Amino acid sequence: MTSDPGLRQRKKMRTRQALIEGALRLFAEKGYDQTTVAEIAATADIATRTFFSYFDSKDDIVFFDDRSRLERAVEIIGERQPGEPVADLLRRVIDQSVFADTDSELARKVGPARTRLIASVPALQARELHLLFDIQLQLTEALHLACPELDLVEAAAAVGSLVGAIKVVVAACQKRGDRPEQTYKAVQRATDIAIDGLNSLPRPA
Amino acid sequence: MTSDPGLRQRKKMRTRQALIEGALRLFAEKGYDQTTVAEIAATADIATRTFFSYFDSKDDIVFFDDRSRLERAVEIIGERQPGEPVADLLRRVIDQSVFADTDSELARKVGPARTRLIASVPALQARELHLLFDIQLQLTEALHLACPELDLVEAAAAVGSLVGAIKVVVAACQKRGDRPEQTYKAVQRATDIAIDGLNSLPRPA
DNA sequence: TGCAAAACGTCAATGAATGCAAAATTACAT
DNA sequence: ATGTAATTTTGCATTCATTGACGTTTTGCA
Repeated sequence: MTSDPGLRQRKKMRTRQALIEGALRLFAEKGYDQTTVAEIAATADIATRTFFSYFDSKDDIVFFDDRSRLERAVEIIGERQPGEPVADLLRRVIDQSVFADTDSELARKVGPARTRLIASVPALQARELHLLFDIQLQLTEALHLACPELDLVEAAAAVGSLVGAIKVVVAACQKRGDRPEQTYKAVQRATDIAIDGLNSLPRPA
Repeated sequence: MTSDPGLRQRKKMRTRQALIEGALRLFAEKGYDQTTVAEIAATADIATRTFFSYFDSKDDIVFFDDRSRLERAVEIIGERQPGEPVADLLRRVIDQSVFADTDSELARKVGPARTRLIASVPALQARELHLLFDIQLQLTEALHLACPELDLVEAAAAVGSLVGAIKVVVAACQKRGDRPEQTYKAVQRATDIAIDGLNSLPRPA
């Protein structure tokens, strides 16, 4: 039933891909604000108006693989082994969906450049946080379903606490200018702190 | 030095106040998207262009008291008693700055309406999350300063974990349609989970 | 009073986003 | 192959937020 891409679908796919690549290239070359939607559309040979049938807004194009990342995450949660501790499960979700290059080669190709881009454009930061927030709500539902022992509030707290810790830690590291190596270690530490709780933090001397 | 409001400052204050009240009234009456900046400016008898010297953007006006909330929070962190556990300190920060009516009467007056407004307008949700994120980074610095036993990563994880848990839990409650009473209890639970860690969650039956 | 700074306003322009109706393209059945 | 229905694309007009440049008005202060 779903095997047939069909000419129409294939063409759309190609156009979409072209838009993503063109947009990211332009953003890298001239900066996000200096790039107009009309220019992006031109790279894929479509009318400006048509751009908006592929993406709801100019900033959406930067987060083209969000949906597939979320799906991957929900899938992992759904495959939870009964009895598996929530902490372990979420740990897997983190590095297999958030930090893995989910979307084929494209995601890997744009990875670092995109990170820098988002960090430098306030509008993109806001969009990312909004998407991430929405994702957390969906993960909450998935977790609640997969773990009957958790009520909705507990599931939400688990997701929010872990994701929140990581997100803020990563930002703090970037702000400080840490290398990826160091940032990665910080993420591990953040994960541990969320899992073991604030009370596990060092006490005053 | 700072005692003299001066005519100029007082006038600005009054205009600012008028803009806030006018804007929130219009948003409540006709909705956020249906209200133009020109209309908001008109309620305070200023030119449209001038609006942007009071607020950087249309959505900024909704978060007029964010700055003062942050300042309150940083202040509380700065007054930490040496030896006070981080968890206790952050608990105080949460209910004395985030959930208190910081900004005089105005904040109280618009409180519930504003919450509903933000929840119903995606652009405002995104803006709120962005501001909250920025606030967390500043709280991280403050906490790191006030608690020499915590390195920057630990401070960031503490703030992110606690705030993240609460934010997601509140959203989940609102989505479910909980009453304020219930939501409040959920916030307490979220706080406890962040403090005690994900491992404190119930185990599978 | 008179000057410099701070605010304000006018004008014009840019660019994102959306609604609409016509034109082009694709899918599908005959 | 052909006609028809469904889907996409497009051009066009419009609305509106946001910004820059520049002149005018107010206010603070010497």
